[in-house]
Amino acid sequence: MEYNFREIEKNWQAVWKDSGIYQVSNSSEKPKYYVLDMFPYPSGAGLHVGHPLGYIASDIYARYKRLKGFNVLHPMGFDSFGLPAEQYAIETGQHPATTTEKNIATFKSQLDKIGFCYDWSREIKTSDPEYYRWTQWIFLQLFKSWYNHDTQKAESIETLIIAFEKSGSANYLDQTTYRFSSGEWKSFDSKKQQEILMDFRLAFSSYGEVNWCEALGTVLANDEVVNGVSERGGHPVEKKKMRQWYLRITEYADRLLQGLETVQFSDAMKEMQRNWIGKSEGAEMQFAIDNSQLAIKVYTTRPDTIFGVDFLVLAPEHELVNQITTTEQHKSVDEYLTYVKSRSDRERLSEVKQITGCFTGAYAVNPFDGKRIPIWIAEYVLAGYGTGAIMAVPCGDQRDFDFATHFNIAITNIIGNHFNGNEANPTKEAVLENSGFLNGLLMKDAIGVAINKIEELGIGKRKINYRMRDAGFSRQRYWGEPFPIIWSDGIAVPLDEKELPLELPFVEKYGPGKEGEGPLSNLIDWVNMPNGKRETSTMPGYAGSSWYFLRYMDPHNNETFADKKATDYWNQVDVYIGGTEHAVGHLLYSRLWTKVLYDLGYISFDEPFKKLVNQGMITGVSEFIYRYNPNQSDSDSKLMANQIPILNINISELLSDISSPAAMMAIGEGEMYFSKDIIPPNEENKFTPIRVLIDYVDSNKLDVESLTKNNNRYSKAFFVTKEGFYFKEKWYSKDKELSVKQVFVTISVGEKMSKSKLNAINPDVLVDKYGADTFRMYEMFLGPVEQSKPWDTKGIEGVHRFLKKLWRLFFDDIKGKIWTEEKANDAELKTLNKTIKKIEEDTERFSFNTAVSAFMVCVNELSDLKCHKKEILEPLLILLTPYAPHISEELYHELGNKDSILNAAYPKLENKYLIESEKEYPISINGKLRTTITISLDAPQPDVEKIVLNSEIVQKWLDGKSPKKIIFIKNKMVNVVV
RNA sequence: ACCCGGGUGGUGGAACUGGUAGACACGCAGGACUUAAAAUCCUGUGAUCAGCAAUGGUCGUGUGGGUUCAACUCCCAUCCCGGGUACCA
Repeated sequence: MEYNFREIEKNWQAVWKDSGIYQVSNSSEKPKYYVLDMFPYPSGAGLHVGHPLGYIASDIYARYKRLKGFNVLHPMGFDSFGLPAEQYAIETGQHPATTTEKNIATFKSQLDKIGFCYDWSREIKTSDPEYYRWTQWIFLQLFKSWYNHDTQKAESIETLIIAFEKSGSANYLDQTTYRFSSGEWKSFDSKKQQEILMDFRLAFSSYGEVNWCEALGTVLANDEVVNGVSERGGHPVEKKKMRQWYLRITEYADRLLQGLETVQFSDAMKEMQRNWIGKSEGAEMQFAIDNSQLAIKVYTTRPDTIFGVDFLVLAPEHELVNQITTTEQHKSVDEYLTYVKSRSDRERLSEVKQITGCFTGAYAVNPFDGKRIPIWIAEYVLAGYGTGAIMAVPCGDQRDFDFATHFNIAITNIIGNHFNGNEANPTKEAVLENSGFLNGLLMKDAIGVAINKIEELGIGKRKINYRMRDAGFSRQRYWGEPFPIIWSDGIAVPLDEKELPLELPFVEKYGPGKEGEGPLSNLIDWVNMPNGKRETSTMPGYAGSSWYFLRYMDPHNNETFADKKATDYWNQVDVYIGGTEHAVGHLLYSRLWTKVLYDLGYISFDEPFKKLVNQGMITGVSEFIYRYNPNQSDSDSKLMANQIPILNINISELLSDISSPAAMMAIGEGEMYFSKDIIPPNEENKFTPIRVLIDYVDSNKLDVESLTKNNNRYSKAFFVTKEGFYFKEKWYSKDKELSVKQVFVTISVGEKMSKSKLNAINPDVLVDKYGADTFRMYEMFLGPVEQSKPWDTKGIEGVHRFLKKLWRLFFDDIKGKIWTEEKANDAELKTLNKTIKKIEEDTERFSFNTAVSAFMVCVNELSDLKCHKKEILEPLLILLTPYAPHISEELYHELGNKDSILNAAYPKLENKYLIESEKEYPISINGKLRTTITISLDAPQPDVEKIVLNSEIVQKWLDGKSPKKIIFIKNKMVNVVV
């Protein structure tokens, strides 16, 4: 009986499905465990082998925890709102709902073939009204809340209204620019009141500069803009003022930072989030402007360098620029501002090194020594960070130094010989000079002293700044959640929660509306309401994904987003698996939403993910052939009509050798394709690399026959290879039937796998050929889950062989069943227990590649021992279940079990089989291994020394000398030091 | 430029807290079975030197140094690769 994986897998997948064995209950005696994958966006391309990597890892862990006696929640769903579906709709006219549905079906069928243990009864789709109803609901909670600095948490906006009614803005002076008394508040009309409240709401609307992408007709988030162009499509992006929705994530900056201490994310991941939040501590201080009432506020992290300030720089957009510019300087300042405006973000970014700026003519006064300081404007100072103005200290900051040098501004040295006059030195270790009351202090100590003085003089205060901006929350797009908001006379009025979901209306056309508004603005009937107009933008992709892990806990609830009992039971996601690419987007937003829901009392934990595992990317191998075109360069070697091109080295030899008419024809009629290994370096520019579908390449060899058969463009082509030409000394052409079937193609390693790069490997093909169990184990065997690694299909055979070998422990091809009920001996029990220990440890620490190896070792050993005993084989199958569930289930039943192996108990480790009474100790002399001696484990040190010294080999190495000392490390080794 | 990772055979990768480097697998070579192929099994496989052989010596984890009886592992310096951030004051 052979290992018929196709039948086994089909059979058991059906059984599991029919029995609903993967469905989990929200109440159980068992402890809970929540294993979650980052849910996929159902793209049209389907899965490639890179996608399931994380899913397999989480599936193994979920199954393992289940066997270990946990009630495991392991759901799957789809992040089904988003741009690609809409883009596709614009191109083809198909409704995004239709294509999305189709794509989800493809994904699910692909996933099912791999045998995941998802509880599909909990499946969610973010584009499902029953789901986004609660996305909208949470948005309303954000809208109806504010962040109270006193209590350090989100509260209902009602508490703020009460406070305003009672004592005006008095208690919130640090949180608002408004100043009003209780009486004034009450006298404000509701529009004014709402305007003020809007500045507090956690979800708020405001006019702001947004990244506007003309080509996509939409606003993009900062992380959707890369180098000044859109991440998708690479279209140019510019700044535009628009009314937008935002989430006040900046209020949570500190808690998001602190929360990182409580979760198990990789250091790299934490670091990325910290950088994104970008906390910096320093001081804000004012510089009075000479001959004026005005003052400029600057932000600095180095107040200790205050006496080294040689000029101030304002961002060109700074509001005081016009007021302070002197009449003489007006013209040049205007010219500079025009120049800055003319520059796109992209230019500004790509020409970072370029130093530009303009003097305003005005001077500020250093509050400590009264020195007059020129005020400049320059684009290297950003309006959006700090106060949009800096104090420049050229001896300590390289950009300030470059600026000063470029514009011939004299540099004050406050750090003595730490400054060499050629470059700035940003040290904090120097002792200050020329620094008034700070003289003689170490810079890092002077920071605090300076801030105290600044606060004492009332010209500034200690200040913490964050790089992070509030998160843009609206898109001028169709395929997203509509905002449950009606604009009534300039006031944003939320829909009643009972009216949710506000369903996304059907549209005929997906193009943008006027003025950059979204497609929804074209639906006049929908937009116009008795009391105003609906908000026409939709929520961004991350809206639905910011809380989906909560919905899985109680996916069919009609009363609330998830029952408190359910969220209390399942609590945090114990293990969350996904790629690093969501480090600063999704992961930050879902942490924010969780914290807000926690503050408002809806859930009882404030970090969503206890542990995060980032799976590495599986890179593809792209294959190229090279099309030869001698006319491509302007070198002498031009291909004349029927003339052999004059080329050198390999190519010239190759072509000069062509005397056959077929070869001449080849050059005249068809295109020639070469493998890279015969391209001489100096001829490279005459060869154009062309991607070849990976399917046509097997073990570096190109299947020319299939390629030409399926692609018309190659019908008259000729393929030339090093092997073909040099080894066989012949020139091959397809027409002359001297064709080589194999052409070597070059490999470009380490490209991301994608359909467009023609290097994607479809898991379906592999599952069909080797089975899901082989596929699962091979993906794990490739290397550590967290590491990026290249895909190589060849190695899969090894894992497949392993499963066949395992099968043969149970069945013989001829004899059939060969497993027995015999009692196991010590050697067999030792192998088993060694494996239990190893598999358990490895699975626990997500080291699945070494676990797979351990299985292989175990089966090899059992084969060698000719062990076919049920006592050994059954526990082995249970260990294997998480990795290869189908074959385990099949064999488990063959052993006579009625219940599913999924309900089996994890085998217990019996340590006594691992403890030995004797051990072969490695003996090294001066650290070099020389021999091994068997020593009883309970032998005391003096005995060991005696045994070792009596050994002939040791005697030989000692050569009469007596050892200085003998180091004996129990269970490890003995080292003799001479 | 800054901040994180990481450099181990022909290849993917093992070696968890310093203790026999190269597990396991691919590939390759040789062999067995077979009319043949597939499948399966066995042997060898870091480099180098000595030996008919069993075997033994030396070198070997990017490079140079250090700590230690003992270093892929710890410390210092340096080079290279991958990821992230980027005029953030």
